[in-house]
Amino acid sequence: MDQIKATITGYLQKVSEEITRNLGSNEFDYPEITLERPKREGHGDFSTNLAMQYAGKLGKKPRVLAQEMVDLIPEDPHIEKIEIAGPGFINFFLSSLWIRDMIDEIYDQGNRYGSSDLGGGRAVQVEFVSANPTGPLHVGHGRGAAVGDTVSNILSYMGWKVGREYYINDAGLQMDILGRSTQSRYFELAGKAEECPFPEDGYKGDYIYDLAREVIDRDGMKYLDMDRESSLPEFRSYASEKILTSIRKDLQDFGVPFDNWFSEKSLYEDGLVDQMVNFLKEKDFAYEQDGAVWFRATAFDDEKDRVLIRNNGVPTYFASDVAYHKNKFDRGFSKLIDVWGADHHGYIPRVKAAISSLGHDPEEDFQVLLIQFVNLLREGDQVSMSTRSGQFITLRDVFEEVGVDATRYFFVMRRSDSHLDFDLELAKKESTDNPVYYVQYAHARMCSVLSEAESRGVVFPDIASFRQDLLDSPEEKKLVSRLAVFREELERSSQELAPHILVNYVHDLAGDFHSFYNAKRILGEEKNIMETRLILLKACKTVLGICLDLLRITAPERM
RNA sequence: GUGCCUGUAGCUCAGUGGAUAGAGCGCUGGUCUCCGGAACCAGAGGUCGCGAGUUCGACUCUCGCCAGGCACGCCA
Repeated sequence: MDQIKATITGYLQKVSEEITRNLGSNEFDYPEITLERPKREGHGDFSTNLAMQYAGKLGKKPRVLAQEMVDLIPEDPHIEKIEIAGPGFINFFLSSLWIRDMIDEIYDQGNRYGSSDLGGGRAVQVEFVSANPTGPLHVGHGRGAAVGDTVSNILSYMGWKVGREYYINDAGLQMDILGRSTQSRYFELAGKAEECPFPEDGYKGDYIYDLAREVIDRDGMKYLDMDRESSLPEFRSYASEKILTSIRKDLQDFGVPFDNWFSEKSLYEDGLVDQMVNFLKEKDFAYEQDGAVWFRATAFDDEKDRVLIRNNGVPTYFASDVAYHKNKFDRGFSKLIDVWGADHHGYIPRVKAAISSLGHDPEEDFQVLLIQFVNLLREGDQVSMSTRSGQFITLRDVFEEVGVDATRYFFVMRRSDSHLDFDLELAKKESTDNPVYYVQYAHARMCSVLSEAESRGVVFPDIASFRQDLLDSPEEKKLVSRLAVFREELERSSQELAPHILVNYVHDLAGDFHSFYNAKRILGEEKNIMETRLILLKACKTVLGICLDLLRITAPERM
């Protein structure tokens, strides 16, 4: 399919040169030759709008010009016929030779089919989740985790060298508040609440009590008599380490691996923040004013300059973030992808500005994936979520209730920058309305036919038995052409960093298979037909399996 | 007030500047002597928020409105 596409493009290139040479015109811009895949069946396998592009410029009627073009295209066994249609489209109808080529390729490459060298082995870093270790991961983090993980898988399949990283925001004020919250609960459990009031903006979740209890179990009541400021670091580090451990566990159980956990604190300890500030100062991208150090963001399209070091000498979050991104590039990544909650979108211009100042291209070398909020529903009713009160449903709650497969599927089912309705009851349903099962069922069904064939003593046919001319029903044609677009959908998914494209594809593939299955029998048919359909089925199973594997959703053999 | 995102079927959402705008759910009606009915088929359902513009051609690009969301810190 790819080859014949290139061939046709080549023909059109020559046609284009010929047409313009005859007219002696070489003054205008040559339109790009695009071959697209028509949506409607009657419009062939490929279609080009070339005649329409040229018509206006040459002062000819599109359909007349189209005919002239068609006359210039040589005979080719892969092309069955060429038609002119509509306002001037040239439609190519392929002979079925390409189907055989595709099936061959799927068999040869197996579970690597569709992989490519698009990334050229370049190193890309995907930084995602990166939640403060101040509480359990919630549903929004889960969506970021699923999207980041899936994007990483896809990029890796497309020839990128992917580094998955979690940035631990373990420096700054939030850690203090966490420590104070735990400390206060400690005093409260000891019956001395009044001696250590709960911070106004403290973390109110029940898990803080658990942490405080654990401190009591470990260290007893010794902090009651200590100066509160000097015992604070104990609470702070105990709480954050404990929470980070549980975050790691959550992600592990959710099937999301990381190559590296990067501590914000380490940036300070290693002097990278200072180095970065000096670097910017030397380049005159940073300056002092009002006792603070500012980044000259306005020199790079941001609306205002940004503070790096406050006038009290404490660096801002932004400062460590700039140092962090500098460090990422210094580690050899040629491209950075940050996965953020959509509420951080206003932060993008200043980070892009920073990246420019560091000498990188903020459009090419850096990309932000914004993850919109998840609207959690139960039977259509919104599940109330309030972080402030500490009453919220955690990621773990969700995947333990509805299962990892369904949770992951739902999280990547929609464009990541649009709101997501996640109905817990729907995700649990083992029925037709649940898209996860729909896709998994297709896989189980394929396996079932193959094992049934085996138990009936059918020897799985050699690929040589494949007869593409026997696949003539609408259902079979549709299924075959769905297989044919796998590569381009995968490429699009990787280029747009959009897992939902792959999800839509796998859903369509499952649907086409179900239609085929219901319309045509496989086992018990005449030998040629049975063998051809078995080979087709196995090719479908391979592609479906690849999709599920990229989504890290189990491909059950029976369910 | 400024900036970003989103407005597509009753609901949730897809949609590469192309031809008659799609899917799932829901609704109505059908399909199992047969490889798994967690399936399939058919039908009804649309001023693609509104209005201009660019183009041979606009759901798609540009501008202006309208509506919703988010962000506008020496917070993270």
